[in-house]
Amino acid sequence: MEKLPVCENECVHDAEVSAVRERLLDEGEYLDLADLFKLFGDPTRLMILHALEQKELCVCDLAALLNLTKSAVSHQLKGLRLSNLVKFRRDGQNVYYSLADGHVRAIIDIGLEHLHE
Amino acid sequence: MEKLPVCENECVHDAEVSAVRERLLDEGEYLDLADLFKLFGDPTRLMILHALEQKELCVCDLAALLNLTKSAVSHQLKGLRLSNLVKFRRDGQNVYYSLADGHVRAIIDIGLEHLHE
DNA sequence: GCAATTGTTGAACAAATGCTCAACTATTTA
DNA sequence: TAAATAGTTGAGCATTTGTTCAACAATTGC
Repeated sequence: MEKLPVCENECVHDAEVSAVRERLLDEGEYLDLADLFKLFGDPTRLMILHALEQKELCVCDLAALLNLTKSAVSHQLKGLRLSNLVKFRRDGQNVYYSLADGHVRAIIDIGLEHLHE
Repeated sequence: MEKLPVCENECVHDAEVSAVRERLLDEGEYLDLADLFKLFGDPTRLMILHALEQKELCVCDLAALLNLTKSAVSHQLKGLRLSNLVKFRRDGQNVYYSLADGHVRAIIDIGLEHLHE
């Protein structure tokens, strides 16, 4: 978001637009935030997250639960890991995943509340 | 998600997987929820929502604020409208948009909290 | 009515996304 | 060491997504 020197529009409420602009975050923040919410924007990842809300599971378990290949699950888990939504531990051949903190549950709960109201 | 008659995996923890499966939502719920969160997964829409957190604004204002065409803004607002995230009122030539409820703010706040922790 | 302005919509196209497949790493067991 | 199983990774590809462009609808003022 660069400051707007010129604008195609005539109708703009300049004072209010300026006031709002000052309270917006840096553009990078919106990019980061969007990357975070993108992870919630796919049914497969939502199912993974919702499953992990209930129990720590290994990749195999998730693949069986959701009828996906291990590869597909692993790809999705990678994104979730990189955004610190899930954590994992290795135990022998298995890698067990679980939620990293309470934010996942909180976000999903608000989403469901919005859908059902 | 159909039940899994067969599974490629050997390692599956059957009892735990079954227990988790019973607590999963219907597949349609995850689709709806994903569609909702997709709206938060784009920086432009996040900026629109974050701006509307602060003040009711018309399409022109948003276009000027975010340096976008009115068309682009209107397209995005349509999605937000269809998911009941924003509401609008017409006043003369202008159409003013505002947040439909507190869910937007709640979700964005948790997202920011996650990023900053 | 007509011009001007705001806002919406559909088509088109480039960019991003999610899965599959194959190859690879890591750990366990014989 | 070799085989078997769990998991990861990168390339490829079909689908989805966000913007632009052009045309259209709606309201106001002359």
